[in-house]
Amino acid sequence: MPVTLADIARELGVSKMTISRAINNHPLINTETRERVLEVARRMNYQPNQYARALATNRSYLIGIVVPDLMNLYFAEVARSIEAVARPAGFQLLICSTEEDPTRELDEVEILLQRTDGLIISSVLPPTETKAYRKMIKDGAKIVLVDRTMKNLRCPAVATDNVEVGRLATEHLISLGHRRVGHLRGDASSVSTERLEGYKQSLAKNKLRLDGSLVRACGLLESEGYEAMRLWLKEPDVPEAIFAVNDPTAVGAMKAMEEAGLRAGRDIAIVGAGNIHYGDMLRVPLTTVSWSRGEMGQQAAHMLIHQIESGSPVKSKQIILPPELIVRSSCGVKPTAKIRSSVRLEGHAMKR
Amino acid sequence: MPVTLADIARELGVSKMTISRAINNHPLINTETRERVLEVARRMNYQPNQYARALATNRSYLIGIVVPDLMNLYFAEVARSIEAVARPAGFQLLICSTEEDPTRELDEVEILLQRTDGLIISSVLPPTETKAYRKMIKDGAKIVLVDRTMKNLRCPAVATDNVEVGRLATEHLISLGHRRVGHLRGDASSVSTERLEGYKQSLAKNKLRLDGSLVRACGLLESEGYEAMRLWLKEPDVPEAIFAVNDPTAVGAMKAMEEAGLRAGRDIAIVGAGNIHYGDMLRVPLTTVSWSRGEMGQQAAHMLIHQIESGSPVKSKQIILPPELIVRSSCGVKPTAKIRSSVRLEGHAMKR
DNA sequence: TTGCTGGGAGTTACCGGTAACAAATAGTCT
DNA sequence: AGACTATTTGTTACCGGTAACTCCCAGCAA
Repeated sequence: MPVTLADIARELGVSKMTISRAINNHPLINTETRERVLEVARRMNYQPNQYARALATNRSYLIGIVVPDLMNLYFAEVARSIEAVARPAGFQLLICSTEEDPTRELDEVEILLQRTDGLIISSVLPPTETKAYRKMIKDGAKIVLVDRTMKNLRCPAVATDNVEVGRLATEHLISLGHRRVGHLRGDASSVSTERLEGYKQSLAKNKLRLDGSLVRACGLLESEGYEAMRLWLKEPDVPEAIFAVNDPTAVGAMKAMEEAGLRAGRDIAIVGAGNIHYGDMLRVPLTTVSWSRGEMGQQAAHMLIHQIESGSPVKSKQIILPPELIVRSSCGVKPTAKIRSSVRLEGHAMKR
Repeated sequence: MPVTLADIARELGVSKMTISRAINNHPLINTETRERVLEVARRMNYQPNQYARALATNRSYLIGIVVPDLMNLYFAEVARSIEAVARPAGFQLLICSTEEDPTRELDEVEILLQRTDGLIISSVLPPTETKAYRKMIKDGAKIVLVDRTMKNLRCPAVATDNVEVGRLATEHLISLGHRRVGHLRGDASSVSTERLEGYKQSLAKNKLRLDGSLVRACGLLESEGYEAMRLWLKEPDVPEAIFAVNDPTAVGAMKAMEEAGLRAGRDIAIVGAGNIHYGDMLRVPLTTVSWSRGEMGQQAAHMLIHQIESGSPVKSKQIILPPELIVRSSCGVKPTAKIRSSVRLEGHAMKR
C-alpha cells in the first residue's frame, strides 16, 4: 500500500538505487536527477520504510531511555533535555519506566538493545550488580548511565556527587543547631548508598553519634516516603530533623507529617534532594540539594550520540555535576544560620 | 556479531524455518524439536532482530505516543497508564513531546507512523484542522486521540466533557458570590475552546455579562500562565476570580500573584483543571476539576491495541469521562457554599 | 501392493532498503 | 585513434526474518 523506492523507480524509469541515492543526498548523483526524483517522491508522498532501512544499515535512529519513574518530574526533565539534544540529531526516543524494579529493568534493557542504537539508563540495580551490563557492553551495546551510576563499570556516565549531596543536606541541618538528625535512606541503589555515606560523614565530622534508630530505609518513591514517615511518627524519639534521600520521599514524608498535625520546618526540619519542579510552590517550600537535570540529560545524550556516530570509542568518560544547597523553609532555617558558598537562598527562606 | 536464526540452524543442522517456528511457537512443529531448538537458542543467547521481523511482518510492536508536554505530570500519568496496558500486551512506547507546537506535532506524527503499529495522540492542532489526520486515517494509520479530541474526525478518542469542565469551574466561582469572574483561556485547541464555551454558558446562565476584558489568552504551559497573569496584574480591573484553563497555567498564575504580593484564595480566587499531582500540596492547595487520567490512558491503549490486533475495524468509539469539581482552597471557598453532586471537598477546604 | 492422509521439515521468494562493485557515457590527454 | 579518467547509473547480493508452498515419509485403508 505505501509507496516504496521501487514504485518511484518504475514511475521514473530508473533503478531503485538512483532513487535511494537521491533520497539520501548521496554525493555520486547528478543534481538534476536528484531534483527530479525528490519532486516525484514528494508528489507520491513517499515515506521511507524505517524497518528496511534499519535492517540494511543496522541503524535505527532510536535512543532508548530507561528511567525508574516517569511520574517523577526529575526524570521527566532529564528525558526532555535528552530529547532536546537527540531530536536535532535525528534520533527519536523510546522511553521505558521500570517503576524502580531491577528485574523489570534488565528485561527492558534486553529488549531495547534490540531495537535501538543505544541506551541511556538510570539504573535501579544495586551498584555492585554490574555483571549483566558488563556483558552487554562487551558485546557492543552502547550505554550511557545517567543520574544513577555503577561503580566499577567502564561506561560513560553523568551524575552528581551524591556523597556531597548527603553532606550538604546533613551539615545544613546540623549547622541549624539540630543534634538528632535522621535520614530516610532510600534503597540499595548507588544514589541512596552514596547519600547515606555523606550523611554519615557529616555526623562524624560534627562528632555526632550515628544512631541506628535515626536511619530508616524506604524506597525512592513519594508513596514510600509517606509510608515510612507515617510509621516513624508512631514511634517515640522521632528525630527533630530529617534528610530525605530525594524530593519525592521528602514530599511524601511531609504529607505524613501534615496528617499527624505536624508542620515541616516548624516541628520537624526536612531537606530533600533533586530540586523537583513545584518544590518551591509547596505548602512548605522544600529545602533541597540541586544540580542541573538539563545538563545531565544533555551531556548523556551527547556522549551516547557521539559513541553511536563514531563506531564505539568506549571512552568511559564520567561527568560529575556539582550539587548546591537550596534553602527554602522546610528546614526551618533561621536567618542567623551561617551560609556557605554552595548555598542558594530562595523565596520564603528570606522572610525574617 | 549477534546470533541469528541461521547460526542456530547451522549449529543444529536444520533449516532456518524450523528455528523460526520453534521460536514463535508455531503449531506445526514437533514438540521435541522445539525443546531442542529453544535450549540451544537460550544457550547461544539468541535475540531476534526486531528490524527484520518488523520488515517481514509489518508489525513492530511499538506504540507511538504524542503528548504536548512531558513536564506536565498530567501527561506523564496518561503515558504511564498507557504503558501499564501496553507492556503486558507486548508493546513498547515511543514517546514524543511536541511542546505544544502544531507544526512539530505533524512532523513527529509523520515519522512515528513509519515505525510504529499505531499512535495515541494528544493533539495540539486547532480542532478544525482535521485534514492531515483525515488523510492518514484513510491511508490506514491507526490513531487514537486522547485528552484533546477533534470534532468531525472519525477516530476513536477518550476525553472528558470539557464544556462541563468549564461549567463546573465557573459556576463554582459564581456560587461563591463572585461577579467578576475571569478566564485564562489557553489557546485554540479543542480543550481550550470547549472550556471557554463552558465558561460562557455559565456566565449566561447566571445572567452575567461576558466582558471581553475578563478573558485573556495564554498557552497551556505553566510559564505562559505565569506571564499572562503577570501582565494582567499590571492592569486595573483584574477579576476577583479566575478560571484557568488547566492546572499548570493556574500554578503559573498563582506564582505571578505571589510575586505581586497577592494570595490565591484570599485576594483572587482561582480554579484550574486536570488535578495534577502536587495540586493538593501547593502553598495554596489548588481547587480544580478532575477526571481520571489513568482511565484515559488505559482506555486509549485498549482501543488502539484492539484496532491493531484486529486489522482495522475503524469503530470510532468516543469515550467521555465525567469531570468532577475538587474544592481545595485556592478558590477561597466559604464553608457556607452550596455543594452540588459532582463536587468533592478535600483537605484544607474543610477547615472552618 | 497401491494410494491416501497428514504431521513435520525444507525451499523459495520476498519484505524494502543499502553497500559494493560493474558498466556506460562523455570528456581529456598523448 | 586509443587509452585513460571522471561522473553517473545499474546490477547483484545481502541484512534477518516470515509466508506459502513443496516434499518426504510413516501409518493406514482398500
